Amino acid sequence: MPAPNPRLLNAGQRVKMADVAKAAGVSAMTVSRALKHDGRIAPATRRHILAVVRELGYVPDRMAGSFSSQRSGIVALLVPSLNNPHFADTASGLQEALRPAGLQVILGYTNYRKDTAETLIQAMLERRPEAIVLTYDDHTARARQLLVASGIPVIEIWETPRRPIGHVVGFSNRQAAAAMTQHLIGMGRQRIAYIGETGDEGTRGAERRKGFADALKAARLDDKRQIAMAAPPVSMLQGRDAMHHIMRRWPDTDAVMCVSDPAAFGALSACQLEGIAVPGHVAIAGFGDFEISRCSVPGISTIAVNGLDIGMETGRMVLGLLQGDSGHAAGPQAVLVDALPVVRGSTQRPSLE
Amino acid sequence: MPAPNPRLLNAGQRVKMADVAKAAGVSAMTVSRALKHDGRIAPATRRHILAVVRELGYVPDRMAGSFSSQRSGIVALLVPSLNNPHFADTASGLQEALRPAGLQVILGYTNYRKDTAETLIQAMLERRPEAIVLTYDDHTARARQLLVASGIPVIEIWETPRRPIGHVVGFSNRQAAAAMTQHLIGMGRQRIAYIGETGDEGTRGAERRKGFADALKAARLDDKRQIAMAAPPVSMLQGRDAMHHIMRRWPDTDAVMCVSDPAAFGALSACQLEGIAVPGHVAIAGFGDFEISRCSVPGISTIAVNGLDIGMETGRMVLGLLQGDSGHAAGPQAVLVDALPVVRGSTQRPSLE
DNA sequence: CCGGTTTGTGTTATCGATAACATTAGACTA
DNA sequence: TAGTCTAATGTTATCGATAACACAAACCGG
Repeated sequence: MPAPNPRLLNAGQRVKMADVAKAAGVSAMTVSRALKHDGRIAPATRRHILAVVRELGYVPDRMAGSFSSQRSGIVALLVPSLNNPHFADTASGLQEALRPAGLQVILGYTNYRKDTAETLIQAMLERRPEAIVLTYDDHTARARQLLVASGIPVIEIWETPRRPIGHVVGFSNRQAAAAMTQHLIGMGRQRIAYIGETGDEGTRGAERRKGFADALKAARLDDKRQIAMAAPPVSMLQGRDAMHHIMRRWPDTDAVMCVSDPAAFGALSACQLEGIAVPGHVAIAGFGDFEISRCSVPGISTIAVNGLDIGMETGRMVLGLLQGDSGHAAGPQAVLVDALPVVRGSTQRPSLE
Repeated sequence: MPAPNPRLLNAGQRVKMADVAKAAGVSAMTVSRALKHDGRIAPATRRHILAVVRELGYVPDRMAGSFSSQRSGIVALLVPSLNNPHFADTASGLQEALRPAGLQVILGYTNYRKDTAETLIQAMLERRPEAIVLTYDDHTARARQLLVASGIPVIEIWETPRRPIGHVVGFSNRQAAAAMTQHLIGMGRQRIAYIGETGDEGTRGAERRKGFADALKAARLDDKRQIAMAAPPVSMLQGRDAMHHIMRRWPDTDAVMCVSDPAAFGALSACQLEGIAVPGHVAIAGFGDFEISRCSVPGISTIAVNGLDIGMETGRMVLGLLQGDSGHAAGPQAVLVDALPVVRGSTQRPSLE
């Protein structure tokens, strides 16, 4: 004798597709077809079914649907932190681009930690996303291996890695930072310091730091004025502390390049507190074009990166990958986005007064 | 004759639990038990199975698992925007609190729009979350109805609504804004303006505006100097514009209360550009205690709200609700968190110079 | 040494939707 | 008019894990 069905206890609680089907006098499959726009179905039937759906308050169970179709309909996005308008923008852009295709973004934040990232990647993979998007950073060997073994399309963003895991949407943090440093040099600055992050191996921060050094070396200037202030993200107040530090240690510094805009704003506020003229005495440059840099007095020169754009480009790439799914794996793709200097008041040539 | 099984084509692609079971010489059920910490299983068996899991690179399919157990293991969180460190903090806190229980947060952002919220709520409910957390805002009737009908615990945060849908973790935006306005009055300010949001019916912003008006009325002061600057969130630059506006329209204004800190910083920068002394001529107050308010010169007085705390409290509440699930619905719960004025330089009594 | 408990593992049916194929009823071609 | 095609809908088996129960072996006190 078969075991009794224990789950029949729960049955009848929630409206399910079969209930809708019965109420509408059709089969479950027809209801399923009515709820998606594809599939051939008579318009009248569809209208009727949708009316019944509304009437019964039916909410489809995507857990079951995804399981059955073996398509989760989700795209995983890992960012270091949400507390950063750029990654928030990227998430919005991605979501925006994927919404029309009915794909949902699920988000994880690594807090800039490799081990957290690994755990998250596993957790994400368990949900069988259609694609997984990672903000470029160093990954553990196991994380890499999990990603590769999964067979799920991987897109790294916010950098163009030398050894990419899969596809790429990004720019060169190193080149961008070098360009900004060159701008400082071009404005006559010679003794340029850098405010960066601790433990930045394999991160975007390290690339920016290298770009800074590249530019100074090319101009035969001293690139040793570097402060690794704190683990990313460097806060405004940490940027302020770093600036105090710099002016004590290298009082003749005439420019500061910062790993990110909040740090730069902190440096600016340190100058305001100490009565150091910006840009008269010291120039300050940031990275990322946060709103604060547009709104501070003086405005802060920075590298403009359009996070929304990166998200949208990534979304387009995901859609392309899922569509062109059919057989021919066209090899890894790469999309470059702009990351160019925006010059504002904080790096003007010192006035002659 | 039964139809042939078309899906056998895919079989054998990915390692599944049955493969692990066979390789380990046990049943699938035993593998399942080994992978969760509960369930009785011999330590030796467990070790062996975990070794096989690692060896085969097995990644469990949570889509299938959730479907089978009828527990999604996810908690939905809806916030207006991620581009706000407070909501980012709340998300982090919630995630942190839920992680030990193996619950994952899925995040949606409404962009401060009711219709987007409704769509999102439906999308979330389709995934059958264990609980759904909403940042307080006005909802469409249908959204409310969906939530109630779902039978899923609902928690509203960042406010203490008059007509809550379910549980609550928050504070009174109205009282907090009133307290800050009283502080301004207490410092001798009399002609106080407000920079707020457009279309703010039923939002936190409206509550703050009302609190502002409450305090002025109680002090028999004019509460008509209000600017609805833009749809939320009001940006720094919009705050700056609003301040220019105010000083043109009501030149004798001696204090400005802002719906949020970025707007307040914008107002501060407008004053710096126009050469208006802060706090000498005008006092400026914000809401939210963003980092910018700590780091600007002068610092901006604001209402301190701990977003991380709200997230963690919410997480604790979710866990309690899911645990105490067993039968006795203890009725809606409410947790109040602090939202108190922090006084900084921007609202000091005007110096006598 | 025996009934009863505990511990560890296996069996079976199932969660709810959907892919693939089957079927039916008209429409249309030759 | 017969045969073919197409549109609309129904049938069936299944996705992969797990709940509930079944059952065997080990343990235990008297």
